[in-house]
Amino acid sequence: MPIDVPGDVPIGEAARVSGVKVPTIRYYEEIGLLPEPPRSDGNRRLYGPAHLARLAFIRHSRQLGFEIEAIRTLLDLQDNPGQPCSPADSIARRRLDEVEARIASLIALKAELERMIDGCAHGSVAECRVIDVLSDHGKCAHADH
Amino acid sequence: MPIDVPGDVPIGEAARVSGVKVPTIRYYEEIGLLPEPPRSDGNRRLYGPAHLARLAFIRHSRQLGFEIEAIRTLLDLQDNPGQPCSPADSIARRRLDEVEARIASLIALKAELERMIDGCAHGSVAECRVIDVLSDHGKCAHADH
DNA sequence: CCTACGTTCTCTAGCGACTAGAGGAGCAAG
DNA sequence: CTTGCTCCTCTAGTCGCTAGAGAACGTAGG
Repeated sequence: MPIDVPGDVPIGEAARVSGVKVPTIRYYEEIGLLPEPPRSDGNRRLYGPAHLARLAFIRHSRQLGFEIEAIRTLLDLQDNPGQPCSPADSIARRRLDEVEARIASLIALKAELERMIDGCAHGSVAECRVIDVLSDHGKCAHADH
Repeated sequence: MPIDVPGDVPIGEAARVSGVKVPTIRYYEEIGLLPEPPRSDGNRRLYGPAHLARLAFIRHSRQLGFEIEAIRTLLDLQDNPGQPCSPADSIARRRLDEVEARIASLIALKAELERMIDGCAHGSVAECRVIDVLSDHGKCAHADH
């Protein structure tokens, strides 16, 4: 008995299994991230396992915040597995740096927002700490912003 | 002796003191966030202290990550100081929630990226942990992504 | 066979928040 | 009076999608 390998599926099904929306799949094809799949007699796209795997790769990469161009490079690497993986490595490392920087700045932001909100007496706008702090950056505990 | 209150300054100077780029200032005017300033004889924009204060408010709000529409509301509130400040409060609170959610998801992301990078043996793509994890979400320590 | 409905097709335009560049005019210093 | 900077308006581009129009296909029921 043959295992239930997914045969060729139409775009809606590809969207369902990959979690990528239909127009987004078409968009990925348009920008050359996903190769053009074969078409049915009625001109519908039919995705096989290889396409679905690639789509999953793209989706996962996007979830990790990699940019399209970075993903393009990563996919190229995946297609040529003999090459050294240092480019992949450095792309991931760069992304990690970004994420760390972003976390740090968001934590500072969070502190600033909390200070604003906690200081607010919930009266009129005239005494509102939120508006007050926004108008005068000097009232910030100078987060890096 | 008069204090050195900034007189009317051209857009370049406004950009310098506010830290908002020239085209961005014009953009804020275009979308009605910053009122149209008076013009010089030669049709140049001239910003007075009120404009500069508003610009600083906008810039600070953007740095804290508020959306343009939220800033529009905040500016309206600032213009009508008699109103209750609860709308400002809730805008800030919503932003805080977003920031907290974002921090949490970025921390999970960071862990995932670190795992990928640490696991990479720096050999060829064929054994690259980075590419490997990207192709198979199952290899993630299932962060919420 | 006809109809109804869901899916897919292509195409264009829009989102947010800018950013870049063209082509021209004003303005201050040498 | 020329040089070089700033400023003007305008259009178009960025990123990663998202929305919608209008038409064709495909399938299930009657």
